[in-house]
Amino acid sequence: MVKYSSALNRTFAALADPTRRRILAHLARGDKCVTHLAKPHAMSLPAVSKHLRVLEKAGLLRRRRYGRVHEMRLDAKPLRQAAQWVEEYRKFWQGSLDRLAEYLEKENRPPEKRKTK
Amino acid sequence: MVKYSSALNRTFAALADPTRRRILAHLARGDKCVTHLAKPHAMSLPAVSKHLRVLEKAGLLRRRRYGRVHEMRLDAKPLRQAAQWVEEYRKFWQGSLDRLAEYLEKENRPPEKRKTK
DNA sequence: CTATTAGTTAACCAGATGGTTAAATATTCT
DNA sequence: AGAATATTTAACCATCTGGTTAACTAATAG
Repeated sequence: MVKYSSALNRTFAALADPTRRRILAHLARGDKCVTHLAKPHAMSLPAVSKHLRVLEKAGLLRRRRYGRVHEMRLDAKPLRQAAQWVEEYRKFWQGSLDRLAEYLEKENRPPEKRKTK
Repeated sequence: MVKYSSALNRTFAALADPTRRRILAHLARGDKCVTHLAKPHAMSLPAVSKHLRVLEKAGLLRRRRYGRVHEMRLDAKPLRQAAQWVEEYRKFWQGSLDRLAEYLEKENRPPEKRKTK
């Protein structure tokens, strides 16, 4: 039912870094080449290059070379599986406030037989 | 608009590990204590304990002690923000097959002026 | 009291991650 | 050809990660 594929590993891991999420946001807005994508990030070009490779390996971007310029393109397909995974827990966050209250309520009520000393 | 909160970092990072996703699945099915959650995972109890702490710090589970037993409870609220983040890219994966085709199509068409040698 | 059970903490280790600078590669400009 | 531009690769480094085993704490059972 739920698959623990390494694709999901790579997708979530790629998304766990704020720089990479920013890069995805810029890609979504149409930015393309490495230098351009790197500019707003206070870090060296090789650092950005590494982030791009992580995103690429996660399948979140496609790269195409035109001469020395690498044109990047967002490919959000891997996010679909991630979204599906997360969605399975929707019912849990929907009811979570209620269940948290219930949870806190049984402060002094043990889950099963308990010696209470 | 899009926030790069460390909460999102922690959520995605927590989700990037298959053992932790399995643990969340077990929690969703009602399992509670550490020993019980650890059993199906071919690893030591301290290892599972660490995973639980990661999930806890990400806010994905709540812990309550009853004597020596730690009762865990899934809290999926952090997944909500994650889902929202991912959802922003829905339009990109919805149209991605079309746009990929278009992308591959311009195989020989440069993105802008290009010397073509 | 002693043994067992539940779980964490400590110390350690190998490998991954996220960054750096310097050098290399490839392409375009003049 | 030579200079500038776009980007990667290499080498290095500190920190994080995911696992181990051993020792510890706390609580229940006999």
